[in-house]
Amino acid sequence: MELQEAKDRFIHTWGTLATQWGINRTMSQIHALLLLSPKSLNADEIMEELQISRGNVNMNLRDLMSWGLIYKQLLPGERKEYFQAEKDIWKAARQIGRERRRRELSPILETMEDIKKGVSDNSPESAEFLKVVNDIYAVAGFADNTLDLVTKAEESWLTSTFMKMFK
Amino acid sequence: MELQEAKDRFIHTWGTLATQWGINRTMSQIHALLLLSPKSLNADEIMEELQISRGNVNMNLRDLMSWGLIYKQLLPGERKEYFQAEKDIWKAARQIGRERRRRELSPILETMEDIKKGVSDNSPESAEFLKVVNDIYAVAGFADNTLDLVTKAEESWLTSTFMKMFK
DNA sequence: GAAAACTTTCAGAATATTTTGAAAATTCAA
DNA sequence: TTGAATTTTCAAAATATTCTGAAAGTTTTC
Repeated sequence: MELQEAKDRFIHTWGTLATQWGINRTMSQIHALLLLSPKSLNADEIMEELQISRGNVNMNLRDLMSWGLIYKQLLPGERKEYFQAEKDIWKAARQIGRERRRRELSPILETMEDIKKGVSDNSPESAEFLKVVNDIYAVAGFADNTLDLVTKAEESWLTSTFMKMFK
Repeated sequence: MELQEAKDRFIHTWGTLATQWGINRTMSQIHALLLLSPKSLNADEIMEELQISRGNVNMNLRDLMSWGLIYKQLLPGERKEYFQAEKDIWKAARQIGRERRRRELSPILETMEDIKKGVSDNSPESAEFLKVVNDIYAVAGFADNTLDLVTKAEESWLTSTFMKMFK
């Protein structure tokens, strides 16, 4: 397998896997491309490489920045904006954890709290319903705490101390 | 807020949140409905309650079963199949962890291994590429191990030991 | 301040996913 | 068996998401 072929396969696979995670294919392909690129790339280069439109590139670059997975870089003497991926994969993973926590877990916690507040009567039916709501609140809270812990930890800690603890 | 209103809100919200997780809205609404229902329900009752077609109900019930989140129940003297949700939310959460591990992390691990094997030459460019692939492999492996650990643990362990450890 | 270089926006087109509903398949009681 | 009850399938329709490309907006240069 040629190196270029392997890279293409990586980018392609990354895009396919991402859709399963509820992440847009193009976004993850751009991410993969930038991960593999030694130098930062501008919009035209990404358009050319992945054969996609300017608007699409722009939108997804913005999205990737909001996830904290890529950075804009202004090269001296260049008008165009260049982009580079966070190359420390552990850092990137922690960033994803942080964002998913904010975007997916926080809303669950908030909604469950709201619903709990709203149900005031204490019939048996309400009690039963509140049990489900409370349980989900507890599970989401656990996941939230765990992710928080892990996203705050350093790679070294994650790979050594943490894993040994549970061996 | 009436109890029924709260329940409806729960089901509706659950459906909306699910789409962010890359999970189909109807699937999670059926799940929510069954979670809240004291008795098991058949396809007709679900159709009626959520105002959706028979085919849709059937498909999503099958999906939920493949996730191990609901069970089919055959009531004596009844022709129709009845469905009930796993009511132990911690068990359900562990089940989701187990499935996501299998469906989302395993493919990443396999693909990265494949790609590693495929790149045989040892040019500097290949080395650089392999570093990215290896790093991703390591992160995915860490996530895989952690999820494995957590999904095998009991609720009591999760809520007590685990959290205290990191306070 | 005008023009060139570049980025952003967004309506419509293309694509992908979900849903429907009716037909086919299956199950079960008699 | 037969046929009524029920479940499953799947092509077409509905809906939702993503992508395009050209126009509008912004920034920089001269």
